[in-house]
Amino acid sequence: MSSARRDVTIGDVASRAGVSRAQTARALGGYGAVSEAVLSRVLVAAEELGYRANSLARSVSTGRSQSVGVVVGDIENPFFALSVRGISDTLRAAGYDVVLMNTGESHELEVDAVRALDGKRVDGFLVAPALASEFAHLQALVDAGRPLVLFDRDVPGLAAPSVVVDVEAAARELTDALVAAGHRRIGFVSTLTSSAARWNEDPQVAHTPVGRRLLGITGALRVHGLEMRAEDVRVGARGAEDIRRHVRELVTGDAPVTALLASDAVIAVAGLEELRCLGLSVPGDVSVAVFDDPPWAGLISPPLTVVSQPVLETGVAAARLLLEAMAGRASAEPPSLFAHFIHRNSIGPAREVE
Amino acid sequence: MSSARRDVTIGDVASRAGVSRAQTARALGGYGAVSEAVLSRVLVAAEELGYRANSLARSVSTGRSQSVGVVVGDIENPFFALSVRGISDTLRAAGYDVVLMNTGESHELEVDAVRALDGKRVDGFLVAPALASEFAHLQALVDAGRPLVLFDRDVPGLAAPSVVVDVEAAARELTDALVAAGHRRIGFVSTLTSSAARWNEDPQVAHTPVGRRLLGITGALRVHGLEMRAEDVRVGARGAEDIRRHVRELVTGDAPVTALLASDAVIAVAGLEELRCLGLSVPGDVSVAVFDDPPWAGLISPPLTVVSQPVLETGVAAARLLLEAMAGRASAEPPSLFAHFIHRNSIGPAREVE
DNA sequence: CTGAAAGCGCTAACAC
DNA sequence: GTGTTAGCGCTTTCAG
Repeated sequence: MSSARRDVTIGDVASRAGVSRAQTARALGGYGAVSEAVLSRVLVAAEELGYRANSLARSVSTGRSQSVGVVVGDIENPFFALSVRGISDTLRAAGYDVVLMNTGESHELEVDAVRALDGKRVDGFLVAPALASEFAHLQALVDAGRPLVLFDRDVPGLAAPSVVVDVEAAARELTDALVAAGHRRIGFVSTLTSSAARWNEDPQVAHTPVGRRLLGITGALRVHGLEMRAEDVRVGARGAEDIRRHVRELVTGDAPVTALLASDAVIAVAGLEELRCLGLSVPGDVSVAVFDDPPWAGLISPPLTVVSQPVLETGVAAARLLLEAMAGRASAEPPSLFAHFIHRNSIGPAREVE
Repeated sequence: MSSARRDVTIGDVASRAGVSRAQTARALGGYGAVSEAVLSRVLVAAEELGYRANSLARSVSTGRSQSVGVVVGDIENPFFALSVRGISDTLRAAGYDVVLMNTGESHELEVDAVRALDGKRVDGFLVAPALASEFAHLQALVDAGRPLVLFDRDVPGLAAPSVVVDVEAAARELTDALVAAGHRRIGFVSTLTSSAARWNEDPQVAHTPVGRRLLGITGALRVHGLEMRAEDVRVGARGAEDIRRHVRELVTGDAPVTALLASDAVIAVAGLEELRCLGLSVPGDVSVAVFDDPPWAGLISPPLTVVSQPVLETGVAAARLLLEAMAGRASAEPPSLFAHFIHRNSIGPAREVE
């Protein structure tokens, strides 16, 4: 019982309008059959009383909440921000609201988030899982028949559609360009702590976004008879400081890499800052490329060579897929989204290896 | 009535555990007094039945939803993305979820969003209003006693606390630097369509973020006996193309500006792109400064001179204030947040005026 | 078209 | 501690 005075209820409006509650509900809710006369009387009464519909009560009754839960690792990351924009706009147009959960890439928080959303009886879930290896919480959703669509990240073994960008071809192009420029040692840095930590021995790697990038890179390298060294793949960098440390180690070790690949824009920013602090020039001392094409990529010096991904489209596609699933329609296959390689100027000839 | 089989309810758990519904609810809800014996029996039964709490039903009963509505103009804008991160993290720590509404800076959508959130009975509202002039929807919230905190933007005449950054001092510093470098004609571009459109005659201007920026700038100019020309203030640019057009007009007219001020990072990116297309160098041909300090600002060429704002802090402060308001405590004054001027290298001597 | 009555799942008095 | 009994506000048969 709240301390404030009771809400104006449908019953209040009903008696004021001199109509039954059922009929009032129909008028206000816009369902069922209502005569013009009753409709206007109810509307007037509602207006006079300052009636505000309570969609919570409606949801308890109908079992649908007209809202979907969206869980992302980091809303601050431009990738997620833009995805969420696509998701939000698409969903709103279809009459759904978005309940946003930011997990900071913590699996525990993700589990909590899903539980909370489920408690709120969201009609569907859109999640970019932090881990590909632990997915009991998602499996539970699928088992319970709750609409679920993954995006940006896939979870092998989970029967839920996923919208991911096919980055392999672009990654190969990028790698080819690197090799052609004489690079033999390439470093890769990513924030994600996924099963990709064991990227070189885990068959599930293809299902993580990091894994897909690596697959494209290593595949292309192999064609040239080259391999990536395990110590040059840094997955699981947490926070700017950690990213910078990884970058520092990669470019200043005994056998430094001559090219640095950033898994996303956040990594790129921190990495470029570190290179600058180290007094290393791009692409003179080290070549750089990023798996994302933020709006400022072409503005920095040198303009960044990137693998550009259709980010907004990812969000839109995921939302559409979820809409289908919520409508009970057999979920169409996720659309094919492709990344593409954009050569700007952050890749140059490999520095001479001693 | 949904087609799916009925949810497992507290009643089901109760009978399975051989306890009353009330006691079961207490055990499951973690309130009231429950004996160890009953607690474990209930927990076991719940587990076996796969019980999932329904917070919607709880909310209908208690009148509180443990969620707050956040409405922003553009989640894709790094400013909002970062604010929302601060908001989300702060609120989650206090047990609240975030229902996010993205309005695309449309007043109509904002009104709808507020209505929808109110229908969902969110416990509080956090909004960055698109317009300072139309606020009936917000006034209604205040009148109804619903906790509301504005952020980034203020609404004169509305009795709701607002978290805005004090940008005036920093704007003055920036302007002084510009004047010292010989600039006499300064252009300003902003996305916002607020009452600031009449910035030079509207006394309410101080309450819009754009207005506050302009106030700092014009105030400092006046000290030097200078004024801003009305046609050099472009508020209301919509979308990248429009922003670029404004910039183009400003720098290529009969009496072109020699310095360009961008109201946020999004404007800056589009503006810099336009300058580049025009073949104009920064700061050689035109000086540039931005009212935000995105992580990449120091990375571009030349490093951007900015007025940096505590963005994350804005979100956190707004969330805290709302938490206070929701707790019924007399809302403490909004904390003072100050922007600061960071001189990097995008400001140079004014180009000779013909 | 309209209304009565029975839910939806949970909480909150109030006795025992 | 525990159970009984009313709600919370809205929807939904089912008659008429």
